[in-house]
Amino acid sequence: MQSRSPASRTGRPRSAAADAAILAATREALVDLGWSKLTLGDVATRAGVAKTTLYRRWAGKNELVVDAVAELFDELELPDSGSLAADIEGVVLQFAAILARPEAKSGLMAVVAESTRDEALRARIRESVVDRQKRLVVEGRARAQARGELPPEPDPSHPARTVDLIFDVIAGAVVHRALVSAEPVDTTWARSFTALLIDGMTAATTHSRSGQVAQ
Amino acid sequence: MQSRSPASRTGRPRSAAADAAILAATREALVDLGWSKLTLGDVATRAGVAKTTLYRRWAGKNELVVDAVAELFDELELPDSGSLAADIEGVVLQFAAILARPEAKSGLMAVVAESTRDEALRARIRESVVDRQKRLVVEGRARAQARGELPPEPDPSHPARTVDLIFDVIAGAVVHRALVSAEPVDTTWARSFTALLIDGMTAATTHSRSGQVAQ
Amino acid sequence: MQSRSPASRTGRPRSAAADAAILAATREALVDLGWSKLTLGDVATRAGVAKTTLYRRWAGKNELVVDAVAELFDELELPDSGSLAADIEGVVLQFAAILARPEAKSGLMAVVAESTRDEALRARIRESVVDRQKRLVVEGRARAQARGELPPEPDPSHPARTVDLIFDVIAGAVVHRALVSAEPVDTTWARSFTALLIDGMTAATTHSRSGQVAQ
Amino acid sequence: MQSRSPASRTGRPRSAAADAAILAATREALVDLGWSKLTLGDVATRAGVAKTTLYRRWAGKNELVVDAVAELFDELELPDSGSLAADIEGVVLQFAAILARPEAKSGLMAVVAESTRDEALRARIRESVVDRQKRLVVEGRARAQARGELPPEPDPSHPARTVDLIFDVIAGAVVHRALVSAEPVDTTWARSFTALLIDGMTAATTHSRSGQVAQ
DNA sequence: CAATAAGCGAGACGGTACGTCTTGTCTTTGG
DNA sequence: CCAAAGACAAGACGTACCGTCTCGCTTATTG
Repeated sequence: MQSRSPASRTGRPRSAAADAAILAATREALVDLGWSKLTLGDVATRAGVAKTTLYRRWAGKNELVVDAVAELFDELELPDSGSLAADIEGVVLQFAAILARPEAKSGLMAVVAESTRDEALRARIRESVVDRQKRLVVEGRARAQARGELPPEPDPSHPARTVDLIFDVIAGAVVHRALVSAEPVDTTWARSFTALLIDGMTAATTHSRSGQVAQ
Repeated sequence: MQSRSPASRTGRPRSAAADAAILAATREALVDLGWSKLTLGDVATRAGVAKTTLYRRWAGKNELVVDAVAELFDELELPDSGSLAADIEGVVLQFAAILARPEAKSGLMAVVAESTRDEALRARIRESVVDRQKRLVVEGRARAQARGELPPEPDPSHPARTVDLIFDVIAGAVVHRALVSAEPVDTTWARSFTALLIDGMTAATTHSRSGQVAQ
Repeated sequence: MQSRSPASRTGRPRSAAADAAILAATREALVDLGWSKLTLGDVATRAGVAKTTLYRRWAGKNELVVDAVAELFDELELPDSGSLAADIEGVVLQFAAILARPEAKSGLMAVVAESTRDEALRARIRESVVDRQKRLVVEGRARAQARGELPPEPDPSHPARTVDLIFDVIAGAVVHRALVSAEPVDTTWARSFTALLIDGMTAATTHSRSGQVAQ
Repeated sequence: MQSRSPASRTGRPRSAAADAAILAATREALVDLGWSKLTLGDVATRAGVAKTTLYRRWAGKNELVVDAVAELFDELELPDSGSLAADIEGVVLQFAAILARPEAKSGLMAVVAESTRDEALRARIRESVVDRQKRLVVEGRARAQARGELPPEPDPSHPARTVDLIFDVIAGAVVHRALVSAEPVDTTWARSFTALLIDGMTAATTHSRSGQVAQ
């Protein structure tokens, strides 16, 4: 999570309890104050920890918030629901459930904004948040292929089936609906979105750039 | 833009030049410093204006940045390219072009993050940014209907064709690709995404929740 | 006292009341806490002033304490008591009265200690404290010469009568008695000391380096 | 030096070398940083010792500095120079030589300042510094009496001859000259001062409080 | 054309948070 | 039991911004 001393045998070891307390306090502060009013001093106080302890382990507010929010994504799981549509719906709703929590709302977009100017931060986010989401899409795709719902080999003439693209569409749409449009991501919406996506993924033809689309 | 005193007849009028200078200085500071290190004092200095002048016109950093970034979206235009696919591609690429600019990257996501805790800010963003984007989607849909590419009436059995859904998918996917995945939104990607979306929009059937999808 | 902006016509002028409140708060804190536990944050709080206001006017703790203690020396006055002996006694007792106050005890020696490594601080102390003491010695000498108690011209063969030497002896002895020996500088001690000093100043002869002392 | 466990038979004995290293490191730090910037952590590092070791042996910065500076006074010695004047001069110059060293300058006045609020510290200073200086004055007086330069019995009608008074005058004048006036205590000054003092000590008469002194 | 009213620059103000440093204690490994 | 290493809670440091305020001055409109 934070930088691990490779081999420091001597000296008092870092308190493991402090880590958990700090991350929990960070989420609590995110709920109460939001990202911009969250202060490390306040987090330290809430965690019953000295500010120095906090700075010893995290480089700053951004890194701390990423780790605190990342723990929310530990619970992401892809239950085998028997069909691609149900799997996608499940992923959408699970992701939405996390985004609905105020600590995620406040924190996640803010660190993404910060990451536009900090490559290391982006890597940290990718590693501890994005890739965990993406794993679900990859798994879901594999299951659909096993079931025969999707062709086993990625069709080079059909780039619409790329995992990267599908993932950006799913994650982007859910985030935009939840945070920008500020409308609920409920079962109804999830079903509509899933229908749109599956139709897009499974359509038979690739389109020429300016051709007529549907007849 | 900012709140206008409804009837202030007497006294010295506010300098119009100051407004422009401040917004330009804000974008410059966003490029140089990013949202989190941008300070109103620095913006005032860059604009050659007193801090008081700035606070007289904007309530705070968030409102200022929204207005500064909003001006970037003035240039959004939907050229009539003759097909739905080309229109969508155009929208995607125009939106991506704005997002590629550092002042938009830094500022936009940050104010969206802030807006999760500030309803007035969200309204301001919607009004001056989101609705301007959405207008393109609405227009594009109208043109497609006029051309016969899409059915004229929104099909209640086909919610996938809702403007709101389509807009969240387009805007969300572009933002996610650009800022989270940090991959370029170029013509290739835009074409793949457009194909996926059009297939989803024009598919003949609505899917039952757990049915087999494609055969 | 602190650095005076030579000519700043514009901007809000500095509060004169703040200066007085800060210096009074500093003396209060010196009494309560002593020099080493005095913090500028605490002084600011006591004065009902922001820390920034304090740092805007003084470079640090040392400069602030010098100014705060210096005000105690404003009351130094040499009443014309009619004889050299009485004048010296008066100076000794006045100086001792100031040194007896805990804010002087705590602060004065500490800044002198600091001044051993800070030439600017030493100059500030000399200007606002030492020279005000010295003035009394100079005046007392002038009066004694006017009365005929001391020869009018400084005797080059009698360097013992130098003002600098006399001043170091008076000030040094009083400080040492009060702070190092920690014994009271009362009338009895002042009288003994005065006798010793006047005898030294008015003795007829200068001594050769290794000769018998008095004959 | 520091408190010695009266009978600690068991366990690893304390390193005697550590004590010397710590005191030397303290003096080195005093030279480099002065009293106010000297930190115990830095001293420990310079001495190649753990902070714990330091705190185990000294109660704090003040006590440590007193011990470190006190060692400088070990070298004080009164060579029998054959006359009272030469003895006094010798004492003055020896004391001045120590005060000229930056580790003494920085440290001594600071701990004296601290001692105004700490009775135990004052006792420690008296014991390890002041009394060692005073011993020289006592010895010098005894020799002068043996030589017949001073009357054998303390004259109750002549309190100017009290050892305490003489000591405060000598030590105070030297310190004031060296640290407050910041002028060199060289042979010239020492000779003038000695002349003044001896004249004061050996004058025949006690003065009535308001009598005419010299004509 | 003078009076009035608001805008404007400059910069001080009371606050708050920053990220670092020091203090004195505690907890580990190892001699 | 002592020593080194270093983590720990506490809290001060001096700086930077915040958003407000008080100045003296400028620029319009209105009487």
